[in-house]
Amino acid sequence: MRSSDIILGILLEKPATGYEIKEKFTTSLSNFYNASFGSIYPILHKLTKEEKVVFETITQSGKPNKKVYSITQKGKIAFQQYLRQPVEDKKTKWDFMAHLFYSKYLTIEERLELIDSEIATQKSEVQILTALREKLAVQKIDRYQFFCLDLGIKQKQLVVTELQGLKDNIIAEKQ
Amino acid sequence: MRSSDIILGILLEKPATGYEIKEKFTTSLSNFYNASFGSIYPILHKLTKEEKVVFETITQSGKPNKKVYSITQKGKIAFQQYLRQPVEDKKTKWDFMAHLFYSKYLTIEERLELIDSEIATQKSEVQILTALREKLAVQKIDRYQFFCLDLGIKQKQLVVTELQGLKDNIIAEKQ
DNA sequence: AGGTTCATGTAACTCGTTACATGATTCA
DNA sequence: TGAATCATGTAACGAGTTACATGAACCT
Repeated sequence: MRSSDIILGILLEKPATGYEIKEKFTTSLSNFYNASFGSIYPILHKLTKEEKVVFETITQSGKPNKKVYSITQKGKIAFQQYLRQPVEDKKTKWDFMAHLFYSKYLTIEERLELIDSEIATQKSEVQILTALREKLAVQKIDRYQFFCLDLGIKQKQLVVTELQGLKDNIIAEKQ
Repeated sequence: MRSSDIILGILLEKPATGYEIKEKFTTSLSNFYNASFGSIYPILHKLTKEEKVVFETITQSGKPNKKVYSITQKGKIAFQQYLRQPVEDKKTKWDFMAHLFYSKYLTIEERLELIDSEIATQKSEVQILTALREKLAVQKIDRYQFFCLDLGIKQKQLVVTELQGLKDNIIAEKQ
């Protein structure tokens, strides 16, 4: 899986601008993929050259012009090929966990601050995803996408619960 | 967080060879980080040049010689610095989720096969981590590392449960 | 006979991030 | 006044992967 595969998937659903694609990465897809503008725009150029997408320039007043990209037949075939490829291993870089794993080298205060801050982060992400869920539930979003969103929320809630338990234990012991 | 930070963390616990470090990445740390031999060995060379680690060559008969790396004072300071740095965002590349997210473009059979295969993968990982948990519980592994391991297991179990639910729904609807 | 474990290493490559540039509008 | 939103783009850089090389012992 490369970013280009995921971008083709996004465009298969609906034409979009680079900016809108980035938004997807930070919301509905955030649970399993992410990409920055610095990779999105060059990929869009590359996909255009490969004739997997085409774009239409929309002139806007007050805002910068935008390019709305659509997937072509060639792009659809490429995406189908991706979907049939063997599933790659999950790759995670979770800095918080690394910190927590070695948190015996921190003071209690630092450790509690670390945990609290992560609880806040996860809670806020749960809120954002839950709001998105409500919004998408109204529209008829397809079931598998809904499942992915839901699983993301549940995973984050699990982390919150577990971290809160850990925190309580640490505080209880402290006294 | 770079691989070099995590490697210093590993060596802070106990001297190890590159091969043993890789093993950690595929077991106890697999929940939050991973690295290949192609990055581990060059990093070990770089850390040696920076005097953050030193190594001792162990001559072995029957097996290739090995280099046992230990962390130095300089390395310890570098790791403490890492630990105090602000926590970076979690980054995930989860190919299975991408496949599932767009699985409406698959046939039911392909979809069920996709889900089944992921259930099997996750279950096998739960087993490996559970076995590791038992093993480490006997030794006195520290509490935060234990928490991280446990959370990893719980997260995987959640995925298994949810996927099994999804699968059952799909099968029920099919008939 | 062939796969797995132990064990280290390098080179080519791909991918993606960070940081920058540009610039108008809207909101607080 | 300054931050956020909308909107696209590039260049330098860094990190890490894949694929290869080497090679003995042990297990099935």
